[in-house]
Amino acid sequence: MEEAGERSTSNQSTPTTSPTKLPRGNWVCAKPSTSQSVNLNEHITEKLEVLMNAYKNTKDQWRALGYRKAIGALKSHPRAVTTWEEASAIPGIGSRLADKIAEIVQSGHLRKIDHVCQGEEAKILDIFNNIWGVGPTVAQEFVQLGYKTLEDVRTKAKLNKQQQIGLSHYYDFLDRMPRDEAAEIGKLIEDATKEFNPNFVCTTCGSFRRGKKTCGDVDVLISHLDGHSHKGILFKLLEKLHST
DNA sequence: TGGCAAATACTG
DNA sequence: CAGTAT
DNA sequence: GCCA
Repeated sequence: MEEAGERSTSNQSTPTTSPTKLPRGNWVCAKPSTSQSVNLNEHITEKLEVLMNAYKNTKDQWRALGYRKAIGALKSHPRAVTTWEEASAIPGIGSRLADKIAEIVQSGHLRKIDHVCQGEEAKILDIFNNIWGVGPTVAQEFVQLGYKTLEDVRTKAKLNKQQQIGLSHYYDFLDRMPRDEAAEIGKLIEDATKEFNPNFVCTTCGSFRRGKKTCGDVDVLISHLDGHSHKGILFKLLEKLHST
């Protein structure tokens, strides 16, 4: 139930805090917060993301992976792409995606989205895939059983523990907060932690650390300079937070 | 044409 | 273990 | 989907 780091698709050099060549990959979280943080191709990536999500919903994971890499490359591209040639020259973008990018640039729309996402089944699959704990396989099983709404799932489906939580908090998990609010929560956790020992180090990671404008959750890394004093703190911290 | 992210958790 | 999901 |  853990989330691995998000690997950047771009291939830009990574300014480093250590002079030696360490086995650290090209991670988004390893880049300085001052690196380009604005997506100059948002009008393109927002549409490709819709298609990518639709393909992921249908278990077409490799096609979705191709889209994900292309979208990442577009987001870190230093200019707004305007031509087919410029698009296809970007690593990770081939002729097929260059076609789609060109269409978006010229018409402001991508007809493929309609064909793929317009159908009733695609819409239902999207609803079900957004249940935390339900992925493409289970979502398709639900559709096969004739389920069409969350209410169908609630009343008819057999759900494991995780999926029950996912369904009961459906909209909460979909909801995102402004990053300022995530910062406040991080601070609250830091304060509570340092009441145990002011030498604890609290770092808010995840989407907040990557500079996102909104956050779906707040990830806080708790450590200690001596490398071990933070062990076992989690349970006590939760106890404290719950009591307030 | 075939490979393409890695690590971890839960379930039957 | 194999499948599913995060 | 992209790429070797």
